This record gives sequence, C-alpha cells and structure tokens, in this order.
Amino acid sequence: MQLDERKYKILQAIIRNYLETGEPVGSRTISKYTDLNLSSATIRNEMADLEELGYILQPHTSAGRIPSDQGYRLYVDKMMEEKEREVEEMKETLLEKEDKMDHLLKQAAKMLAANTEYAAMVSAPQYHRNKLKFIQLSRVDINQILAVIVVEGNVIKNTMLTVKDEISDETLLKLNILLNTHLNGLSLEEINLGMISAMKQQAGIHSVIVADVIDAVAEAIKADEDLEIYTSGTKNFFKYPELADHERASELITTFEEKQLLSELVQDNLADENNTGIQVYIGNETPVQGMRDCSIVTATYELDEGMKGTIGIIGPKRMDYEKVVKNLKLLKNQLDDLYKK
Amino acid sequence: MQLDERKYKILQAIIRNYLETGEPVGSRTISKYTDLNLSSATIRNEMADLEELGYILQPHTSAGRIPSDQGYRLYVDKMMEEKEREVEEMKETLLEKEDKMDHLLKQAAKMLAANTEYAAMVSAPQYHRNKLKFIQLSRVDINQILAVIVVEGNVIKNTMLTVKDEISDETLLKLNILLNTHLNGLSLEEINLGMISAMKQQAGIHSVIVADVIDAVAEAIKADEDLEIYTSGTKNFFKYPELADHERASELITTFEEKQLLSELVQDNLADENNTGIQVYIGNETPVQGMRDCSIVTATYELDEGMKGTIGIIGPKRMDYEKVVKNLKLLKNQLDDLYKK
DNA sequence: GTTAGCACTCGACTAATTAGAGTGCTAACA
DNA sequence: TGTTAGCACTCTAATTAGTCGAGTGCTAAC
Repeated sequence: MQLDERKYKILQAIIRNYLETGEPVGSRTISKYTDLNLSSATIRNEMADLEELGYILQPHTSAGRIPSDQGYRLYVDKMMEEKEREVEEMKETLLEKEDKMDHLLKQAAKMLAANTEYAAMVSAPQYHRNKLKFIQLSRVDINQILAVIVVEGNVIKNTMLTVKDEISDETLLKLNILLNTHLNGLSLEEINLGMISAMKQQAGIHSVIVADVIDAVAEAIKADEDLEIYTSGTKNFFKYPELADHERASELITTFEEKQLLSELVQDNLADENNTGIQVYIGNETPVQGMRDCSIVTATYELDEGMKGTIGIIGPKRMDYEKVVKNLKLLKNQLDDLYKK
Repeated sequence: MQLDERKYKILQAIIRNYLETGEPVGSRTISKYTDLNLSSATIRNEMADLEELGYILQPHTSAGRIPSDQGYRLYVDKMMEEKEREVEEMKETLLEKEDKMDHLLKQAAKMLAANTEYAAMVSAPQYHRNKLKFIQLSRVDINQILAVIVVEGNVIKNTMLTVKDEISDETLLKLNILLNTHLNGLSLEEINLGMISAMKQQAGIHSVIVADVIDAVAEAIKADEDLEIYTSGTKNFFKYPELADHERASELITTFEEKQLLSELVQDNLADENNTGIQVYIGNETPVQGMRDCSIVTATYELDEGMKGTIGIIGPKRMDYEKVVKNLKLLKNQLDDLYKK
C-alpha cells in the first residue's frame, strides 16, 4: 500500500485537528474539515489504511485516531520543507542588547516560552578555541594578589591569591612578565610539566604563586565544561493534560530543574555537523530521558566564530510545530546577528 | 475560655497526627493517640472549644479537624522554644568546601531539598559595604582594554573596553594612576559629578575611557541589586496532594522559576534585625504571593562580616517543622563557619 | 466533669445506567 | 471500481443512585 496525495491530506487534517484539540479525531470531523468532499465512510476506509501504514493510532476501539510518532515525523518533515523560506524575511528585533550575556540568554528563554506557550531552554555558548590571551597579577591588599586571566573569546577569570610574605612591586612586575612570556597564546595541552617547572625555578621563592596561577589558568580554560543552561516556562507543561499528570509532570520538572540532564540535547545538537539549523525530536527520538512523551525542537546559534549554543522548545507531541519552528528561527537569527556588527 | 494544658496537648496531638497523614483528625483517633486517657466524647467537647478558639478547622460537618494557621503558629512557637538547645551539638560537615560560591550554594539548596523532601531556596549573600578597592586597566589586544574593578568584600567586575585609537603603555599607566588616586576607598555616593569631570579633564582625549570605567564602577557597586537565588526540589511539591493540583502547582512552580518573586522573602528576612536566626511564615503570613497555601521557614546566614544571605524551605502547612528547623540550623551553622577560618 | 449512646451529616466509593461518538462491515449506487 | 448510506456494535465519559463509614453534636446517666 502506498501513501498517495489524498492519504497525506487526510493525515495532515487529522494532525492539525489533533494539535488544536488534543482529542482523538473521528472520521466525520475530517469529512467536514477538509475540502476533499468525501463522506465519513470513505475517510474511515482511508484511516484504516493510514493506521495499517503506522501513521495513526487508535487509543481504543471506539475512539478517533491520534497521530503516531511516525505520523508526526512525516508531517514535520514535509512542513519544514514548505516553511523553509517563509521565515527569511521576518526579522524583528525583539531582543535588546543586554550587556550581560547571562541576562540576555535568560531573557531569550523567557521570550521563547512566552511566545510559544511551551517550555523553553537556552544553553550558553560553548567556547572551543581556548588559548591563553593575557595574564595579570595585581596587588589589591597588603597580602592579597588578584590574578586576572583572559582566554581567547574574552572569557575572563579572576582569582584572589593570598600570600604570606609581602611582595615588592618589582617582583610582581617580573612575575607578570614571566607568566605572559611563557604562557600567552598557548592552549591547555601546550602547557607541559617541563615548562611549569622551568617557570617555577625562575620564580624562585615565589614559585607558589606561579603554581596557583597555573591552576587558575587550567580552570579558566576548562571552565566551559560545566555548561550553563537557562530554562523558562516550566508551568506550560500544565497546559497540556497529557503531560500534566503527577508522575509525568514531576519527572519533567525535575529534568528541567536539573538542567544538566538537558545537556544531552545540547551535545547532540552541536555534534550534528551538517544540520540545517533546526532539529526535531518526536517522542522516543529524544536524547533526554524522561521526556519520551514530549517533542523537542532545537536550533543552534553561533554568536561569534566557534561560540555555539542551543535553543530549544519542549512541549507535547501535539505541539504547534510551525509556530515553534518560526520562533526558533527568529531567535536564532537574532542571536546570530547580535555580535556580528 | 482559656487554653489550658489539656487543650494544648490535644491540639498538639491533632497537629502531629495531621502532619503525618494529611487527613483530618477525628476525636476517636486522638482518644487513642494521646496518653490522656480520655474518651472520644470528651475529646469532642474539647475539640469544639479549640475550634471556637480558632486553633482548628472543620473542612466539612462530618470530617475530623485540621489545624488552622493560628494553630500551627502556636505549635511552632512552642516547638521552637523547646528545640532551641537541641541542635547546638550536632555539627557534621556535609558541605565540601567548593571553590566557587555559586556551586556551593546550588549544592546547599540541593542538599536541603533532598534532606527535607520539601522545596528549598538559597540566596547568594548580599554585600553591603561597597567601597571601591582597586581599579586596573590592561591592554589585552591591539584595541581592547580590560578594566578590572575590585570592590570591598572582593567582588570583582571585569569589563572589556574597545578603543578606536591605540593607546601607549605610558598613557595606560597614567590612566591607572589617575583612576586609583581619585576613586580608591570611595563609595558610590561619594563619587560625584565634579570629581568625574575633573578626571575627564585630566584624561584629555582619553576621557571616553574614564567615562566607561566609571560606568563599570557604578555597575560593580550596585551589582548586588540583582539578587541571585538558587532553588531545588521543585518536584517535592507533588508529594503533598494539597499543593499538587494543577492550579496551585502551576503557581508555585512559576514562583519558584521566577526566582525574583522569592526576593521578598530574602528582604523580609534580612530586614528583621533582631531575629533569632529562624523565621516561620505560615499560610497567609507569607510575604510571597502565590504561596498562601504553604509554610515557609527561613534562616539567615552570614559568610563574612556583612555578607548575609537567606536559606529557606517551602512546603505544605503540615510540614515537619522540627525536621526543617533542624536542617536549616545545621546548614546555617555550616555556612556561618565556612569562611571563619 | 466524664462518658456512653444515638441520631444525624456528609464525603468517598461503588455499581448501574445512559448518551454519544466513532468504528467496521455490508450492500447499494454511479 | 471507488464511493456512499446505513446499521449493529464497542467503548468511554458522565450521570445517577445507593451504600458505607467516619465523625459530629447532643442528651442523659454516671
């Protein structure tokens, strides 16, 4: 059996209707809903076929049909093709350029959630080029030294070091020069033990400081390992009865709170090299445990070269994919553009 | 009518039982539960009195009684007196000393939630002595200047400034000296317009940089205004049917997600000068909208002099106050001690 | 002051009934 | 051959009625 034009139209009608109502869709509804002018009986025959093909399901004998994961998948794939161009032109600037990155991203998550009425997540960009750019030691207090470490991509780390013995200005200057000449432009892998001991030797009695600074450097460079994820719109889960029962909701909320559980999503998304920008996970396709009853739509944005992050929407399988995709593309574009100037 | 010893014992028994079961408590249950050796009929009479006094409520005619807010209040007040000493000795070290404050506090929230099975919040400490300690400008890139600003209490703010024209090392040094001599040791209020324009004049063509730095200083000092709050254990709301219906849960979760809504709690807590450390809000006493059906227990910790924060537990009115208070005191002590050494 | 006893109330639960939406199948029609 | 009308059947959701039991208030006796 084949999926011809008419079958697809009926499937589309079923899905559309189900997205709106959340109720199983009957043959009579479709008979009126579409412009095919077919009787409910004919629709019934077609629906039986669609069920056999695996695109729709019957929750119980005398109920209407609901889309299966496979059905959603077909629908989404076709929709994506169609909508590809549509978003191009619409570029409003909703995001104000916040000075602080984390504010900006929190804001973005909030906006996504508000616009779509689903739950939203935004991951902070991960840096992948991590070379040391600059180190500076300054005396802040009688026995406190501030070490500022700047990594490529302008990630900044501050560490306060406490020293026992007072250090003269000249010594501090020397240490600064020592550190910068040895370490600037290097990545974590390039800083080896030999280099470290050489530096320590040159630092003499101040080798402790050198060791402390190097620790801080290591931490600054690998700082991106703990991935920041912002979420918003948790309460939207309650809008969809199929997600709102205690057990499911509890699981979803936990996953959303323990943001690290969402990192799979980010990894999965960033790993996919040749992705067109938007990724859709339906039901069991999800990489996140505990979201098997949901659909997840994600997009990758790129702030600066190599600084990629993920934005995503989590909602019921009957989510309004078109709206969601539109919103994600919009935000993606905005984020992409934000630091281009 | 007076609340005598026997009435209080009955009230206590009602509350204890209700805390456990979450079901209205009947007279017969109390008759067996207590060691008063009274028949259910007598208890009934006493219960009628307690209801008249406002300590207990009857959800409907033929149900048992549940404690009113006033009843909980009495119970908590008495309990607090009794337990005051008990916690003193128990000091385990559960918290590993994390190097990063935000990790530590997130961890703390998680621990609280896990131990109590209620929802937990932890606010980052707010600094109140905000004098400028140190400013440093350094060249990082050909046209990028890093401004590091250190405020008393070792709060550090970094800002990257982009300059059009190259700046020589001497100029940078001069600017550094200029800024430090003028601004060090001053609070936000003490930096006035006259001083700023004087500095700008001295800076000559580099007055733009001075302006930028001063903006950054202002921001660094008032940075504590956007209060960080960490939460955990949202899902625990579902453990208590009286909080778990859709409407209530949705509201609670929103409040918990929009952490700023919890700031009232922190403000309220920190404002109360002569508090003994633990504060209990029962039902309508809460300062947080949307938590009227909950009880909230908070404690104030003090990391370093003047660096105060709030920890708190949010749960149903029938929460296990004793356990909660114990846990909060424990964590409070740990946090208090943490930076004492 | 305490207790036993009794009539009464009211929610929770169960079972039975009903209404309605939807199906599959068959036979007739174009 | 594809389409449609019609009908018997199925299953759920909602309603109703009935029962159970926990708990109360009140009265009268101890």
